[in-house]
Amino acid sequence: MAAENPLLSESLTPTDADASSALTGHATPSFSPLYQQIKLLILQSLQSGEWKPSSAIPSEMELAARFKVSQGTVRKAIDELSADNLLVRRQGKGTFVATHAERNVQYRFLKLYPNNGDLNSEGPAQRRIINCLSDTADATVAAALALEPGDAVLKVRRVLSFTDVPTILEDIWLPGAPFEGLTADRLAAFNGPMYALFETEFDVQMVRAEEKIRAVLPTPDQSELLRITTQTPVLSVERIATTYNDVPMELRRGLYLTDTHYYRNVLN
Amino acid sequence: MAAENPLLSESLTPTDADASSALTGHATPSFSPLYQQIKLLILQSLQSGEWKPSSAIPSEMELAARFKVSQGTVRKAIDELSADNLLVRRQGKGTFVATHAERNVQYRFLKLYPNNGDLNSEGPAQRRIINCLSDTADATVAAALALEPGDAVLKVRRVLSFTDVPTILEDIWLPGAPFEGLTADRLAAFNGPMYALFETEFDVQMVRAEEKIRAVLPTPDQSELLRITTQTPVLSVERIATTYNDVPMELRRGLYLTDTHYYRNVLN
DNA sequence: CAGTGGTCTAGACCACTGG
DNA sequence: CAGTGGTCTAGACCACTGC
Repeated sequence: MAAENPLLSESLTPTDADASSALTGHATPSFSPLYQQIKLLILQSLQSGEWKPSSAIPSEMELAARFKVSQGTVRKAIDELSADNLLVRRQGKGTFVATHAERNVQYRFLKLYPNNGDLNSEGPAQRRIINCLSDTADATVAAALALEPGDAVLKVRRVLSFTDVPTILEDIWLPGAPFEGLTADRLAAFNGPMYALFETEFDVQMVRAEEKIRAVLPTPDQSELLRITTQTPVLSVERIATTYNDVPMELRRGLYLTDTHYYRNVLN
Repeated sequence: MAAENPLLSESLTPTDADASSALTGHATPSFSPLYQQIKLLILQSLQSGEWKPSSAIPSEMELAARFKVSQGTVRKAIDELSADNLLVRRQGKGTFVATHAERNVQYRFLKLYPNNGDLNSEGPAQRRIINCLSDTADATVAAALALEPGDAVLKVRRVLSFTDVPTILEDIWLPGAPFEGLTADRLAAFNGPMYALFETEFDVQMVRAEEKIRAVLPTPDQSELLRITTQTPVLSVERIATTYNDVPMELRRGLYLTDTHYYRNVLN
């Protein structure tokens, strides 16, 4: 299945003389431009694993031929996908599937910067896995991960340090099924961002995330791992990360120490 | 001055047969597409006040004629400007200069949401001006606002409450010159976002901002205004807001109470 | 209905990458 | 050099708004 034809259902293409304008008369959906449909088709190929992270997708000309549209229409579809960081264009080389494994964009989702603002001034983070346990989802976790309460989940706890100073404590919940086989050892053995491991070992690509940020005091066990007192305020960063169809695949509660670092955000 | 010709210096247009390719041979700047130059021209018109916030700019066809380029080129320029939230397109109506005064997008830069996530569940914020004082910039403020230490600045302190609960305490530094004449009374009299007042009364349009977020404990005077203890952790949000050419026009230090609210951020 | 932004095409040419 | 993405044009037509 899902191999042969990438053709658009003819009744939807807004081109081809007049017959197609039957669409316009429809009820609510009120019109879907061709490039949006192309966008969906490309999305499907990404989701189905036809094109893997960091590999090139077919050229714009090829896609135009495959979908029977002009290059410009494919272009507009790719434009939006690359604005969403699902694809990355490289002039002269091609268009590539975005990844968390690039040397350059490591920690795509981590907005914590050292006080001097220069990420290069500190080496790579040291990752220490505290544990990785099987558990069942309570109501909260189930809701966040779109599971049923009682479903299997994995709980990971780890500490990130910069120049040997513990700075981030994270509790991570993952749905059990897609991540079956994940262990503390595999996590510890992998050298690179966790999301890169998810991509290569579990075919899970984190595409978007939403964070809720608060200021809190750490609990005793948390303060111990971060080597601070329970009176030291820390950032609580609760993240829900989703894969292609806004399907949640991770709930993460991070505590960030913000005396040597800050959380950076740009508004416009 | 700056009235007549919106023509592009001919030596830069990549069109017009071959003569123009003299550009290519240049040193570093390495090529600037036409639509980028159009973008700059539009930016200049915005900056110069030719087009005011919330008013319509000329139609794409008009701009194409004015700049002697095709509609598509103008379109691409406007595309980017509206992606940056400098312009807003409305199909069938026109393209408008973005504003902070819209009923809909009030608090464009405020990322604080009530715990239930629904902005409509709480009424509009109550704004209380504590004071508005003339002062001179110290080293830190001067650096943030691109002034010289000792230059005149205005210091505003205010509290925002939601359903009568003080939730945000803000200290705001403004450069003295552009905001000359701003008083506590005028601030208190204005009903709407502060940035809307800046637009209409001082011709200052905040276009972009960068925030550094930390968790801190309030000082005694801060805790009093927020009606909390000095042991209650709060979000410290330090914002630098800029106008059109990345010129900083405001330094703002906010303290956000995050028991009933959270700071929301989307990553992708 | 006229005017605006939005879509789509076809074709030409340019800039960048790598063999 | 061939192949890729990037720019630009000219023209047709569509969807939406408001008079």
